[in-house]
This record gives sequence, C-alpha cells and structure tokens, in this order.
Amino acid sequence: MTGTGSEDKTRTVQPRRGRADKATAIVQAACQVFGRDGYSRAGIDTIAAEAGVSTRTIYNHFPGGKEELFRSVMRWSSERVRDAQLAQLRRYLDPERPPHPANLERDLLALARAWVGLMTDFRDHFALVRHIYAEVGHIPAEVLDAWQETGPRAVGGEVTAAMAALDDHGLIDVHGDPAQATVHFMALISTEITQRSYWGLSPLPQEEADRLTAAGVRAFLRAYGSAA
Amino acid sequence: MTGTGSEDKTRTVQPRRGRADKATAIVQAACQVFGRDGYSRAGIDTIAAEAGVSTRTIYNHFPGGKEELFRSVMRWSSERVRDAQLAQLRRYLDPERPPHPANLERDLLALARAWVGLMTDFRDHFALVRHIYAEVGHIPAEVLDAWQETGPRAVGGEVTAAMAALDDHGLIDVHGDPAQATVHFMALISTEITQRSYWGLSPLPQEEADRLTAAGVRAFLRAYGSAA
DNA sequence: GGTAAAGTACAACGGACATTGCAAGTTATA
DNA sequence: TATAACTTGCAATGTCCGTTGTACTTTACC
Repeated sequence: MTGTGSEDKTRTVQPRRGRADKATAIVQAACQVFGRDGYSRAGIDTIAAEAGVSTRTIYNHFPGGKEELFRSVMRWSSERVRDAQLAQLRRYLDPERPPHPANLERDLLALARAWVGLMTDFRDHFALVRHIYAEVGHIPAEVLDAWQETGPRAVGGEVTAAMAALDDHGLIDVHGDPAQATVHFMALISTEITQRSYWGLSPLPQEEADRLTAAGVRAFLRAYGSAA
Repeated sequence: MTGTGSEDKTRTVQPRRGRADKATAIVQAACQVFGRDGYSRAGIDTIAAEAGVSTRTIYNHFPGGKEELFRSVMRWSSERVRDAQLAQLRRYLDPERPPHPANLERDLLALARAWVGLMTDFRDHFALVRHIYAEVGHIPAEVLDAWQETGPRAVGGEVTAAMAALDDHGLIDVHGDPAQATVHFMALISTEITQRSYWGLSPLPQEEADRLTAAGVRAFLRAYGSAA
C-alpha cells in the first residue's frame, strides 16, 4: 500500500530511471515546500517548479497524489536526519568507548553543538516536523506511528543507550531512568535556541547559540552528573 | 475550571438566535477550529456552524475576513491563557512571599502540575500555538511580535521574576541567569509530557503525567537547587 | 537509427471555499 | 408599537488547486 509500487518491475528491464533521478528531486523539493508551507498550503505546481519537473511527472511517480508524496517525504526526510543524528552520536558519544571523566563535559558539549547544528543543516526537515506536530490529528495513526518508530524513537533509543553506558561507567547518574535523562538532555540543549530563533526563522548568531547550548549542558551535568 | 469567559453580560437565559454575544462565540469556536485544523484547512462555514452563527455574521463582526478573525483569536486566546498562567504562578510562587525552604520542592511541584494542567484545560490554545509555530513564515512579523510580547514573553518575564526572587532568598541558584533557569524549568517539566501525549492528541493518564512532572522538578532542583 | 519508457505541455474538469449582496426575519430599546 | 440594529438563509461569484487525459517530445539503450 505504502510502497511506490514501481520497484519490482524495474529490476530486470531498467537499470536506472530516466534522465536524472526525478523521484529524488521531487521528494527533495517537496520536503522544502511542505516544510515551508505545510500540507494544505503547499501546491503541487509549486513543488513541480521547485523540482524542475512537470506536474504530470509527479503523478507518474506518485500515483497516490499529494498524500502519497507527503508520506514519502516524511519517510525520506526522517531517515536522512536519523542517520545524520546517529552519526554524530557515535562520533561524540560512542557507547562502546565511553569518554574519560575529564572529557565528559567536552564530549557532551560537542555532541550538543553538533545536534543543534543539524537543526540548521536540515532546516526543511524540522520545519516539516513542526507541521506534523501541528497536524497530528489529520495524519493517519499508522503513518504517524511508523514515522515515530523509524525516526525519533530510533534515535531516542540510541541516545538512551549511550546515556545508560555513561551511567554504567559511573560518569553520570541517570537516577534509574536513562530514557528520562535523554529527554531532559535534549530539552535542555535545544529548547531555548528553538524558541529564540523563532523556530529557525531567524537563526541565532553562532556564539549566542553556543552559549545557550553550553548552558544547557552544564545544567544537565548539574542534574545528572555523578555525585563523584 | 475552564470558564467560557462570557459571563459579564449575564442577563437571563438568552434565546438561541438574535442578539447574544455572538462575537465571543465566534472567536471561541474559531479557536477550536483553527487549533484543530490550522489556518488553511479551517473553513469559515465550519467555524460558523460550531459557533451557532451564520457565515454572514462572521463577516459582519470581522470585516477583514479570515485573517482578521485569526488575529483576533490569537490575541484573545493568548491573553486568556496568559492570565490563567499568571494566576497559577502567583498562587504557588508569589515573588512577594517566597516559600519556606522546606516547602520549595512541594511548591515548585504544585506549580508544575498546575502548569501542565493548563495544557489540557486550554488544549485548543496550545494546538493553535503549534500551528503558529509551524507557520511562522506565513504570519506577518508585527502580528507575531505583538503576540509574543503580550503572551509568552509576558509570562516568561513573570516566571523569571519569581525565579530571581527565589535566588535572592537563597532558595535556588540561578547561576546568574534567571531567564535561563526559567526556560530550563519549563522545558524539564513539560517536554516529555508533550511528546508522549502526541502533543495533546492522546493525553497521558494523570498518574503518569504526575510522575513525569515530578521527575522534571527534581531534575530542575538538582541543577538549580542552592548548594546549601 | 529504432523503440519504448520517461518526461512535458496543455487543456479541462470538478470541487472546495472565501467572500459579497440582498431581502426578509428577529431583537433591543425608546 | 415603531424603529434601528442585528442576524440569517441563500444564491452567486470568482478563484485556487488537485487531478486526469492526451498528444507530443526527449532520453536511454539495443
């Protein structure tokens, strides 16, 4: 149902799609437009223009029309961002190689900055997510669940694992609930930046963002640092 | 205690038609519909039906049409919620009467619970706010600023004052930035509940919400409790 | 170069919806 | 009761936009 329905028959006949990979261009442009305008306001014509593609081609690739396109964008974008987030997580807080105690704050801060950086790197995605939040009531529960599962929940689970590892090594004290510590960490490092930047509309100067991130990390460490 | 806020003209029971306080009914219904469906999806006919009013009457009261109505709803709703929030703040954390140290956690927890409770009492408002967040790019900057100023910023300022007062009395240590402590407090007590309840779509059981709120307050006190 | 898939241009349909004008009905007030 | 103010139902207008059919062109690959 949710699949594009065109990946089975192309295996034998077609090595790759037509000219350039139009499908990718469409999804990418749709991510921008949906993120900027939201589902209702976004126009197929606008997406087509932004993708450098004719309107008809969109319907050829996505027979389900606007809805199917939106669902594809949700999946594509959230997987992309999830991978980027997991990459940063493993880079700065690999559960396999916990940091030296003296480097804990430094590493957490690096992770937090990278995390916040992704918010501007994937501005379109997070704009889209805000629209999803606003329209939870208009998105089928199954679609919503699938998205949460492969996106936010997967990432949250990995971060939680990292927190648990830090706890295991006595670097922090999660007070019995690493998942909760994770949510608190995310909230502390990103809430104020999100608010102050008008949800990405007018980004903060780098140094100001850094200052707020650092304050969040310090607050987290005061709340969850091991008693030592 | 979600009052309708229209009992100033309490005569006798008004007849179903004619000269009731239509304007209020319209704005109230519009708040529901805009909150549920968002600006684009919301239909004037739907609002009219929900308000028990003819479509034409809406245009009589709001000659600017949908846009003016939306702006009126923003103002009305945010002022209403602001007043409710300030009332709770003064009730549990009056800057004039700082709590006894032994009662600090109890009072903060009471405030936090009341605060979270407002999110369900004014579900429509917060749904509307999510739509505003998602559509920052489509709302005139002046309207957005006026809203922030009389709503969130005003409340934030008062909470910040309360935090500063707690700091002055040595009950907490804001580390030189009461505004930051305020944002962190709000983030800690509400982030997880918001996420887990799908942004109000499927509310959490009371005891679960209480548990998360309490965890947030405890984390806040670990981060900002005075060293004494 | 030939063929088929992929893409494009264009026109048209149909529905949803904001908005307005108007005539008639209802209410409040003097 | 008279009158002005308010409300309503309804029809109509215009616009925007998702979607589809069709004929034509481009591209990829043999």
